[in-house]
Amino acid sequence: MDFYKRASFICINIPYGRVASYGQIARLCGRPQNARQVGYALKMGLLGDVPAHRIVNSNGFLSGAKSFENEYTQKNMLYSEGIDTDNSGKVNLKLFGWNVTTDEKLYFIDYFERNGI
DNA sequence: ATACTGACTAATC
DNA sequence: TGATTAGCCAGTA
Repeated sequence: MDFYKRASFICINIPYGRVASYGQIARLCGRPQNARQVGYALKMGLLGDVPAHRIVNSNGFLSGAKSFENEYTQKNMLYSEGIDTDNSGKVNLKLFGWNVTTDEKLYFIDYFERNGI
């Protein structure tokens, strides 16, 4: 399986106004242990053109790494699509977390199978 | 081959 | 609750 191609496809499908966690993406790729690799791939730009600002950690905290222009870039991008962050710079996952339906999961798996990735 | 490193996480205290 | 910790694994040197 090509983990990064899978991750890329998942990221592209994160809906506008929603956030996903690294672990969540790894799980959807069929590799629940690879959360760190999702972060690595984003940092290195291995996923191509994906909405990286919609990816946060399992607590809802934004990336602390300086892959964005400045420390407010990601926060501003999220705010511009209606995603608020609290005073500690954390996203409320209950409100803005991406809730993936069973059908979507099946669709992703099928997509991977059909495209051999 | 060995030893870190890190956009991580779940468990534990 | 919040903080620490052990486990994780592809990359890199």
